[in-house]
Amino acid sequence: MKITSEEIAKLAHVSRSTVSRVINNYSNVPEDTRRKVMEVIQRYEYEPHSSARVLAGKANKIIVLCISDYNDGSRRWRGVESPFFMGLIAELVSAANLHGYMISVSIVSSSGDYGKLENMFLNREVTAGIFIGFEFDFQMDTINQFIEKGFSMVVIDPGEDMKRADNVTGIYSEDEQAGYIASSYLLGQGHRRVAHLAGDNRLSSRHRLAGYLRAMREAGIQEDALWIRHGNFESELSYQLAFELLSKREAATAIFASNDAMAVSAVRAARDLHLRVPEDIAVVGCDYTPFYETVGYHLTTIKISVRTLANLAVKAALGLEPRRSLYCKAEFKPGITA
Amino acid sequence: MKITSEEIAKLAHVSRSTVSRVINNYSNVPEDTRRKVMEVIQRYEYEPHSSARVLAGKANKIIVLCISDYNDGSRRWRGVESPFFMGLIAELVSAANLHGYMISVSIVSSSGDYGKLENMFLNREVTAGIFIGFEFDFQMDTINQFIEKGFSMVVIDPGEDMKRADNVTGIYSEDEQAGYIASSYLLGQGHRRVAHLAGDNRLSSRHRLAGYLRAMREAGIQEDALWIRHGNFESELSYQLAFELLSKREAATAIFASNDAMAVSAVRAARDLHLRVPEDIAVVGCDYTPFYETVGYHLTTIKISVRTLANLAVKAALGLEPRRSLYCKAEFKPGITA
DNA sequence: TTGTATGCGTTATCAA
DNA sequence: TTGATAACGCATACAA
Repeated sequence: MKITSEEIAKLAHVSRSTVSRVINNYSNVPEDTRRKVMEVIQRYEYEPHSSARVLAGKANKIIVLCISDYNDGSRRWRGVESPFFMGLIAELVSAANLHGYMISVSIVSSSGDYGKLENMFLNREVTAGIFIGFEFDFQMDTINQFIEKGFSMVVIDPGEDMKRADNVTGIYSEDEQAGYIASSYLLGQGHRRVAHLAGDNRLSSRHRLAGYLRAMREAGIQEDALWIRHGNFESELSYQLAFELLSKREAATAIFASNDAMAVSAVRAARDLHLRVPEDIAVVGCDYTPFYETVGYHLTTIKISVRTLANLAVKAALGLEPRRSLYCKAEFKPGITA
Repeated sequence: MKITSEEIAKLAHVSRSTVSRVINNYSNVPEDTRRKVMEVIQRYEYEPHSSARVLAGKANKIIVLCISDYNDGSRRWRGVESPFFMGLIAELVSAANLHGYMISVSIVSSSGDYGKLENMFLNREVTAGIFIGFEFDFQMDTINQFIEKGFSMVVIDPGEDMKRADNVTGIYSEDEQAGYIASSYLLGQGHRRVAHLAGDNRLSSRHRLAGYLRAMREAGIQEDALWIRHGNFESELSYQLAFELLSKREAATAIFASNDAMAVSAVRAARDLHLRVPEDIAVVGCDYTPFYETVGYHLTTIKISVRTLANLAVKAALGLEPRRSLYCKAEFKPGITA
């Protein structure tokens, strides 16, 4: 069926052990022998049987991507359906490929899923795990238990109470910075009445708001002159909030929205009110979701590079990145809406 | 570390073989023994070591999703970046989960990747493969070679020259039907001047066009009264085509666009020309991309259920679906644009 | 520097 | 119906 190390050994006139040593780059094999063996390996396109390797104690070259998916009646978050996830997974797969690893995807909702996951780690079926969508307390509990067991983990956007340990890396976005950059830009353009469409209660949202507040404070804008509307990261509500905001007599002249979906909705509301963008009302989004370019214009936004994030995540998962807290950079991305 | 079948055997006062028989649901074990063993298994949450199983001859419960990614200078298709893929993978992961399988993602671009893939099949690391984005001749060659080797495969939207065999299932969309439904609907609404914004040269696009032509023919519309514009599946060009189409003096009163991105662009062009949708111009899309609902209205479109497609793909991959050619249903989905 | 022997946890074959 | 035993393909401790 497939050539084994045994046969390679025979063909190269050495023992299986030597073949193994060559494959695993051991130092105690002379250059001559190594070359001789490598030649046979390449000629026969030999690749070790991964299950056999794992069984014999090596780790499998697979990173498992765990996506939380809960539904407790009131709250429901299908990670697999979020556009953010969909972009991320593509980048993770590419990043892992670069290091010769594959990404396996696992949806975890029930506690039984946690058990399966634990098994995969214990069986060395996977080298590491990247967790996404785990931020609520009841989820962080399990995450923390995993951390204590010493599994190599990367948690993207974790809850605040995540345990610190050598085997876990938390990845955050520079959200406060993003909010600050966006708001500062608008202030720098001469705007005074800058509104903020805030997202939901998640950390990223709260931090973006904090950045907005800092920028406003530094610009000497009075507390009571702030325009903040709390919504969520979706379009429908954002449209309503923006519409209502812009319908006022003394309306804002600029809006910083907590993500691109909200920004696009704000632009739509503005147009429906016959306001020109950016002349009458400037809009800056956040995240940079390339998909929104299909709406027909380039949104001015703050780009948080999913590619960078994915690369950092993979490196951290493989232990190639010493930092245990990573902050994904936020950069201004020019467009035509501000 | 982890409990093994050996220890389970001891605790249940049987031999490893019997534990194995219970785990694998062999018939030759009496109900009493089975219950006794199962009890221990459940109490200790025993799960067989997957690598050991694979090494001993069983197949791993993993389906590999192979996404083509080529870049030959002139043509470039990064499957991982297409929105269609991103939606599909989410559904595939869910569908596979239902059967207790995991999805591993592999990007295949170089010929070395094919070698790795072959190894995975040979090593029983994966049970089956689902291939997406392989449609050009030079790719189908390799696909056909894989088919000949007997690997269990599902190819989504394959090229026409795919080999027929018992171990492969081709999945197609009812594209001709989709085009027919959309166009018939518009004709049924009384429209006579129905235009079609065609996609690129891909099969799906060509079949949708064919459906449009059939509907028009059946309605007795003259050949020379057809309005067809050839574009691609993206928004920029579609906007231009629609704009130019609708600027004419005797313009079309309805448009069937080959996908939702194009339809949304057409709506935008109409609005920029101060035409009311659907009063002045009706628009029907195709595919149903939920993401587009964030633009603020529900597009009238033809829904091709990615979920159904994913479920069929997984079933076929696992040999639970006898048909070797599957057609993913196209359904009318009402909206406000037609 | 190299080879031999053993173990990894299962499934499958065979004999009882 | 059951249990002993031999694969499966590799890594590694130990011996040479």
